[in-house]
Amino acid sequence: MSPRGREPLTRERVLGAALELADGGGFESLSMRKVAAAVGVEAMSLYNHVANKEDLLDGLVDIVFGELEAPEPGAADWKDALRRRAHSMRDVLNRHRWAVGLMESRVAPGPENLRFHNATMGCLREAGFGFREAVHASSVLDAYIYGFALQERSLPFDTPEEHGAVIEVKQAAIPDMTPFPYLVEVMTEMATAGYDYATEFAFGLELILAGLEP
Amino acid sequence: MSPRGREPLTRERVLGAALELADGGGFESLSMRKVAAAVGVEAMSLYNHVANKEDLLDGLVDIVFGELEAPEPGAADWKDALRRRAHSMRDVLNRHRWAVGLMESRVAPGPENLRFHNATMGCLREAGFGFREAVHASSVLDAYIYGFALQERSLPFDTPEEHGAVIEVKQAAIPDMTPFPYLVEVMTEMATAGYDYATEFAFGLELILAGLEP
DNA sequence: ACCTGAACACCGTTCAAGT
DNA sequence: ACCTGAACACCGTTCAAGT
Repeated sequence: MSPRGREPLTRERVLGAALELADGGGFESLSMRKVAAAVGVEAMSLYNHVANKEDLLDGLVDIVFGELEAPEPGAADWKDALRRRAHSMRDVLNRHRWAVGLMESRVAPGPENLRFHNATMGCLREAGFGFREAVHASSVLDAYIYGFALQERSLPFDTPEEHGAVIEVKQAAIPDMTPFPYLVEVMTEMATAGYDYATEFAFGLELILAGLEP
Repeated sequence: MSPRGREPLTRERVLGAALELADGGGFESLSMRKVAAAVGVEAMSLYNHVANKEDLLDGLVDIVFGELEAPEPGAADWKDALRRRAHSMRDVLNRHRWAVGLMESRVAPGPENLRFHNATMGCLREAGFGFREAVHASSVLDAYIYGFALQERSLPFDTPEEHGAVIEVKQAAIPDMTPFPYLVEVMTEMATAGYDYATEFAFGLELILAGLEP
């Protein structure tokens, strides 16, 4: 029995604690020692359930893939299915900002990763896209979605008002903006009207979806 | 005089050594101690020329922004200017793969960063885009470019042949692919025909450019 | 003014030792 | 079978001390 009669440590409990740490304190606060402390154990005990930190990250990333809404097989409206998929990805990547740079770079894709990408390719192929066309379509969609999430990630607040305040601080830190008139325009406009990420995301997504056809 | 009659240490020399380290050994090999060793000094000496590691990264990122080809003021063909800008960004981000996750998230934008974004907004505004339209356009373009670079970054090789070989290894590592028929199609096709990132990038870029109009 | 040694509070990971 | 203490080779950064 574990110390203090705790339930036994499992890979799932380790991943769960790690996910909570990453979502809460950010990726840099995700250390083996802190994960261990969160499950009430010494750091070295984690290696009984996880090969190393890379393996832990693989597990975390696949949990995130599991939260994504994959297109249903045989969806009636493929464009709507891809639209819902894209919005789901933005939502999930905003919940797990630390994951943005990791999702695409896993060398060992997990089962949820495979499921998700298989469903995406299936949606496109069934909609009548040729093989190369389907690759093109999913490539441009995912590049846009991940890239948008990357830009959105850096902003540590949610409402347009908060955003405006930060822009003002940023602007004040720059000595002389006169050589950059178009940036002045952007910053003053952002500071007053704010910046709506949801609208912005939808604009680019619809532009891309409009350009895709089997 | 510095030890062994070396030229004096400057911020530029520190940034130059750091850039070389990051480009060579990858971002994780970029430590204050290794940068210091590269310029023949102890780690603590760097703090005379750089506030901290964050400041060093700010400096590196702005060097990368300086390598980007910004649209010329008064460009005759705005679409071609943005096309050249996009390809330049892909080239530079491939030379400095470590920079992909950092470019968009700098809290303190450097002068080259300002120059580049001002030129981009200027190109769009002069082409007749309204303010919000210009923001939409640069947002979708940059999200796509950064996202594409993010996906391209993970592949540590350049030719389609090498890529095919890695796909085969990846495929062999997965136990049972029968639940994922569309992925099997992707992987066999990739393993035989390879994957041309330049063509793929151009497809998405042209799709987006075609959808943009003032 | 710039460089350094020693120190602090951290990392991931290994390994022999415990139960 | 699982957990641990001690250890190793690293981090970024501070600070008092050197020149």
